[in-house]
Amino acid sequence: MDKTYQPHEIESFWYEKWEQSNYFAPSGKGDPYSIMIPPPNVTGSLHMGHAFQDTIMDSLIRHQRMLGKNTLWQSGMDHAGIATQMLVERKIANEEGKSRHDLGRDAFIEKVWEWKEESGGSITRQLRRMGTSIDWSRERFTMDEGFYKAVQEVFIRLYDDKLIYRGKRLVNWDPKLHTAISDLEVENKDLSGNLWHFRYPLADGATTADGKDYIVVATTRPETILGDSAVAVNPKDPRYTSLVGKFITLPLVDRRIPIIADDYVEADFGSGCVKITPAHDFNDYAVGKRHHLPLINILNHDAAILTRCEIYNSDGSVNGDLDDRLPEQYHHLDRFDARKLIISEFEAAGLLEKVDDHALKVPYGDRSGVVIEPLLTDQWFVAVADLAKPAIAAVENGDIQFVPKQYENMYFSWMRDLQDWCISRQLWWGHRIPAWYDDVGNIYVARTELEAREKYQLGHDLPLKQDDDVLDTWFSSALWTFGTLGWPEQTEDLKTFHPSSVLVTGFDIIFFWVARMIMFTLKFTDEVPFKTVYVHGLVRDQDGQKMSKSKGNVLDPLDLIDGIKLEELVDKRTGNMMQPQLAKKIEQQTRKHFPEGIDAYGTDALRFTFLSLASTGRDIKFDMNRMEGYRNFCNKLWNAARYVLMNTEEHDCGVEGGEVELTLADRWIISRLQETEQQIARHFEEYRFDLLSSALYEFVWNEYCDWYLELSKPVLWDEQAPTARLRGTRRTLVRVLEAILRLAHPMMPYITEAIWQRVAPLAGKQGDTIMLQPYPLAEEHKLDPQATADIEWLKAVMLAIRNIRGEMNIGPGKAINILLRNASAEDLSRLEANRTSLVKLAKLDQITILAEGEEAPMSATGLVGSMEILVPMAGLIDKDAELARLAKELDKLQKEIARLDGKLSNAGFVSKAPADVVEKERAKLTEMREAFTRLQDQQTSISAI
RNA sequence: GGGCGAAUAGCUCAGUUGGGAGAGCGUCUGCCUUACAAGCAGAGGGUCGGGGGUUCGAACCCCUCUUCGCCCA
Repeated sequence: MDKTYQPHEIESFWYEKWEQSNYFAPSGKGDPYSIMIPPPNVTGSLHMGHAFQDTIMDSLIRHQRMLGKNTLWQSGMDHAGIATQMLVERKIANEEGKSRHDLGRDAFIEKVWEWKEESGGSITRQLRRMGTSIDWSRERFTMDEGFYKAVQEVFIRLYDDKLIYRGKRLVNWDPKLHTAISDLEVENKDLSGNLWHFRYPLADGATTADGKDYIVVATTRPETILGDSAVAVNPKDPRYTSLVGKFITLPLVDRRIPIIADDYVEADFGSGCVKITPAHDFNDYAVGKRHHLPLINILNHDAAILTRCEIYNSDGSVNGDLDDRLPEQYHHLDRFDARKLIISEFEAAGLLEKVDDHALKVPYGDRSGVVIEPLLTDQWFVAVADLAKPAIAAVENGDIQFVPKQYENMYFSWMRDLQDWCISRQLWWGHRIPAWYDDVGNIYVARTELEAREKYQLGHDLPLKQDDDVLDTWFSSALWTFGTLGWPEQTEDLKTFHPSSVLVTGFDIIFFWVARMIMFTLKFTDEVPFKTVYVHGLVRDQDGQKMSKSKGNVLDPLDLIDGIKLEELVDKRTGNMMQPQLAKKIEQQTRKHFPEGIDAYGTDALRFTFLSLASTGRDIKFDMNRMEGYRNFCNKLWNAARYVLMNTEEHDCGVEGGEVELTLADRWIISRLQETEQQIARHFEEYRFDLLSSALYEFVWNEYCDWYLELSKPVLWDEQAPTARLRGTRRTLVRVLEAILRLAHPMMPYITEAIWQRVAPLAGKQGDTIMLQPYPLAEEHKLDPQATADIEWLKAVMLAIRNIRGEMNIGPGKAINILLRNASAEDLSRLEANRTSLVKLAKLDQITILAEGEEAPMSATGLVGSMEILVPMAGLIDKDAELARLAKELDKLQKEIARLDGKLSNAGFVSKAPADVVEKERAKLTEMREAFTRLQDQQTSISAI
């Protein structure tokens, strides 16, 4: 074995071997356990969030596989409608100078598929590098033929059940991409803007209480004035009660609009009068509904002003009564230009009262980067009210459990206030809506045009045209757990692996994905999609910032695994940017944070780091220093294995039987192993990967390496040691190491496999791979509290001696003598049990036991319980140094004594606290006082020299 | 404005029914001791955001304030 851990050499070799051997496939034996991957975007690449999530899933799957379950981890990708379409559009614009319209729908889609073939592989390659034990033979894609069947089936059944309908509604419209987008794709940005106060002239000679012939309306969006259909005031606002029911003459369009009263209006916002534009604002839309106001749409799909507005009654019918003309100077004017013109026209007319600065939130399309426009369009919707009820119940009754539990509240609060879900998108890339229209707009929903004609008994000559729109990507994602298992066919896989065992996901998509999966899956399979939802935090950079390309703080997990030079990293972060002006800043930041580039840490270290960060919090700050620590941990494990192999290969490790003697240290480490196994089992159950990884780290480094390996040395180096003891120690060394490897395998698959191959035969284990070995489970009869207590005593003695050595600058190579004073019978028996180890590890020359009253030379003193460990000072220790050390110890003790004393002299504590707590405190106080006295005596006698 | 979450060592974070404040990294000191300098040994470092309350006892429970983050309006 190499002297240092070299991750590269083992990683590629073992992944290929596992995959070729088909170890990732379900075993077909045992209880089923399945995880469906949250499908990444097909044209994207694996970012830190994915890598984090995938590490957790892989650890769970490997753990369950080793527990003997019939495990399925199914992977796949999402077609990601908008993102993918945009990407390919940009690509063909750059490469061929063409738009998608130049190509036409079919040719464009052909291009998307080509790109999918090319880029889809990059994510799977990255996943493989992460060591994920995914059954690749079952990889799915949301645009696959089979999956589309499920999507169609769901759409048609929902339509036939009247749970899907088509209608004109206000949606988030992206004027650049020309499609409706979901709330998830809208990013609200805080901006400083203006609040314009306009005068709206009162009609019919009405006046305000203070005699004005106008009222003042404040708005952040003057351009929508052209679409106003009312002015609203709060019903309790005394300034305006007399005006409710009166009318305004809207300037520019001369529209007569009513003044209405609605609780929605906050009296102390602006003037207390709010313009109501139901076709261009979500709140106004709701107000309009309540007051049966007409919807006046003034914008086209580019968000420019129409020549004639489109007016609908609140029931959706076309309104023919109102004047639909718009002033000519606004025709085809972009919304922001229209805003300027409106302001100047109002100002010219003396109707601009004032302009205030105003902080507002502006919705931006996260893909297009343009301001999103609420727009009235024809869209398809899912009526979610009936679907939501069972979905809420499933979480309430515990069929689905969220971990951590607090996320259930988030889920409930959203589910109890659900809006109908807009599922149509004006895109080409996606699942085309299986609906056809005749010339008069009747809708026919079926799998194919032919089926539509049969289903609705239409004549062969009736011209039908399929809906151009596609479905929201989340619509298909909602079927992910069962659609990928062959539904609507009742396949064996569906029966075996559905419901899936756990969903691992970030809290940011609970609404958009998790909730919708629950609703659809219950509706179509009468099963929950998963029994547990493990919700993890989001990976952020070292400053807690979200990682994003535009911030330039993204990290590619593969760069942490393989390492990257500074210049390459800078190029990677600043290349192909949407906003090239940020490149300079990003370059500076990158050079500051990674002056040396990034070292290669290997997959196992990266995985272990992710797991150690997986606590219950919402933010996960990724810290390179921490990863370095865990890379060192890998190295530690590697070198521990080297030590074990050096001392066991070619030796009798008890595989062939023979008499075995277990030392105290052997019994202790075996006992501690059982405790560690118990802890790890519990942490797995509770999804506390942070506690799990630290329990493992602590056991391997601080107990197995720091103590057990050291304690094995005096045995192995003792030429007089009996064969049975040597055999016992070697057997324990390899057996515990072998168990550690299996324990750690789900978290660190590569290093454990590489080492296991050499260690397993020495521990009498057979098998081609560690990943199919049984997971270590604690055996209670191996717990040994006595051995644990004895070793703790040894550690305490060692610590006392090392402390004296350290503080007195006695080098580790210098052998010293110690004397023991006031040793109890138990101390003495422990001394005998540990004598060889103690002499060797503490580098002792002689151990002298002082009889009661026996004179001791001047010494530095350490205490273990009531036993004093004396290190003679002659020639070694400076008097003042020892006095200073004693003073420090005495000071510590004094503080603790004062605290305990105070507590115990409190009558309330003694009478009300549980007896065992009081007793414990008393014993502690006694011990402290005794220790204090002993050290004080030492202090006195040393000062007297 | 409403809701949720966070605030613990210089940094990143644990802290399980309320009962002696912890880890990793960083810092300081001494060591190339025959697995490991990606290491070993030792040490220092905290008014648990502020205030109030409940309790014999609060990092933990309650109230309140401050700061930060997220979601919603």
